[in-house]
Amino acid sequence: MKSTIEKLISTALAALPPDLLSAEARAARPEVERTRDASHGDYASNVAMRHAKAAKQNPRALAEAIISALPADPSVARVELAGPGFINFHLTAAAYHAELGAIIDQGASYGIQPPASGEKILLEFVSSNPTGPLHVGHGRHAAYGAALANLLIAAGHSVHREFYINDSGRQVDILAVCVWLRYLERLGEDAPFPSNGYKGEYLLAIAASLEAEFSHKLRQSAAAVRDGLPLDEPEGGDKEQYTDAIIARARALLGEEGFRKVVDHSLSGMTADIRSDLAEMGVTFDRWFSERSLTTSGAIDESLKRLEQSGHTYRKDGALWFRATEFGDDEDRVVERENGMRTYFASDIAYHLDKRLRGFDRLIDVLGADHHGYVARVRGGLAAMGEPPDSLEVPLLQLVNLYRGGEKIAMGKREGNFVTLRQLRHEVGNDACRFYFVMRSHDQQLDFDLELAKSRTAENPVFYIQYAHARVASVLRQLAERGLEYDAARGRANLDRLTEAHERKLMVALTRYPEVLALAAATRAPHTLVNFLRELANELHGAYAAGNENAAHRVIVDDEATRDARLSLFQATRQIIRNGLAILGVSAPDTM
RNA sequence: GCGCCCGUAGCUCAGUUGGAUAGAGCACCGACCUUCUAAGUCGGUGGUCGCAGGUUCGAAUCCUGUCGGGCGCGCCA
Repeated sequence: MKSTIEKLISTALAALPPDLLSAEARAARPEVERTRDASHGDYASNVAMRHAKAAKQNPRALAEAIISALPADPSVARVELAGPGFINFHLTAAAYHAELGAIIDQGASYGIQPPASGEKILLEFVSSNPTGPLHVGHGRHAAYGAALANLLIAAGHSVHREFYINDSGRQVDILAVCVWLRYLERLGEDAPFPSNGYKGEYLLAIAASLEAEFSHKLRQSAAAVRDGLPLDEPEGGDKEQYTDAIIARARALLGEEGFRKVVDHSLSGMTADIRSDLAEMGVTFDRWFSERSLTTSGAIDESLKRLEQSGHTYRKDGALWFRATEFGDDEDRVVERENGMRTYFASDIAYHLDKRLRGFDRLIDVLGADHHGYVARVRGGLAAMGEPPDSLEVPLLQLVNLYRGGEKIAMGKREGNFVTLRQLRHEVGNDACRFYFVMRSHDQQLDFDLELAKSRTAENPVFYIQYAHARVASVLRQLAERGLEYDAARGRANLDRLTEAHERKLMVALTRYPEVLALAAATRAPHTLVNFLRELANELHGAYAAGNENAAHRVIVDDEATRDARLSLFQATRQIIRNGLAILGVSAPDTM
């Protein structure tokens, strides 16, 4: 509907005398928006005010000229000049009826743009370290990323979802050592667990599977492990030194090959857990990209070479530095340490170059707000390698706070008492999880109340929206119980019976859906869709409740034409709610 | 100290990338409700959009400053 108005205005602008409006003003896409106040019609445009200055015209006079140049259209009842120069469009009832018909005809594809009409986007999200299970914060990333992917696809973009696995570096060695020590414990060895190791219980399961696969083959005596190690922090030593020492000891005792086995087993155990957790939540990826593969494929060498050849690096203190300050970063960054090891940043720029080389127009990295400092340097890396820095876009997600009935649940990674995503999902269900995680703007901290999420009342928005969907199904069941049938064709032919205030409001709300989708995708803001669905559910409940006030306003009335018209409206509403919930990854049940 | 985000009704938050008289839910107040049978429905009170300047036809929205809150500033990942 909106595009119809846009086209009308564009046609009118093109028809204006050349001295009135510049070519650019003519070619610009006119701004059209829904009115807030019904007395202003259905849509309003500010084109006249926007171009008045450049055209050296009084805005109202320019609006006047545009209005008289507007071609006639069956969906427009009348056009008015209002206020400082707004052009207000009042649509015909037939325009809404046609849109209602489109919703019913197009069903699940209503509001969706043709595939691949937009950009080729690589969306990276979650990418948690494979050293522990997902916690609630990751849940927000998963839900946001998955919903954003759906929104972008609906907007016509081609989307590739990717999870970057940080499977190299010291933290992976620490993980492996911790698993191995738990394995030794299982075999009765009193292994000295490092104070800054991963203490969570999840390692016990991986240690058990390590034993299942290798039996006693990786066993070493506790004495051999302990012999000559420096003191750990609790004993007055340095925990980092101690950790490095015990990693070195494990390597020495197991041999590179043996240690590698433990690393690989631990990593695959952890990633399998993460993957299944996400899959249970309905979040899947097109590719799980291994950081380690960047080393073996030579991608890191390649990107460092690109940086060096273009003169964006230098040597200092034996390390290789990237001149990040030339690209807006606060300080230069080390990419290769004195000892020849590459930094995390080195693999990161290699990864982003790889994304570009795979042909993606736009790279979206969904990151936690605490990673914001890293955006400038990766963008700088892209620029230095000759890639457009604007191709990288980074929505930063704020923290999640859990509440139980108003009381905050304390969580600390250090204490190991964080709530896992799996625990949360099992307690409140996948639907509530997916919904609550995208309910707020991503740059707003999120308060997640477990009791509210579980409640079956109108205060719980996910329940409220799903219930609106189920309510339509319930009306249809009622219809069948009374031996009546819904005649869709008769409904379509009698949409002009939908004259009640509630019906009209519901109809208007429905037709906003494509605009909401487009906006939510463009602003990377799934919560916009959440708010819309809430409003839509509210309108549906309102239309339904009108029947309780006045029996003549019920859906199931004796008059067949009116009944079927109302059923069409309800069916269309059900369709939109279902489509919207599908994008959020929330189910649309027929009964609650 | 520097950087990023936030500040809107008593509370939790929207606000269509600068539009017309700033909205919703909860809470509060009042009325209605044995139903197309899911304890709900309808109406009402409530705001100097943190503060001070600026930009322009027009600012909660953009710019500058300032106050308050959160996060980040490793040759960790």
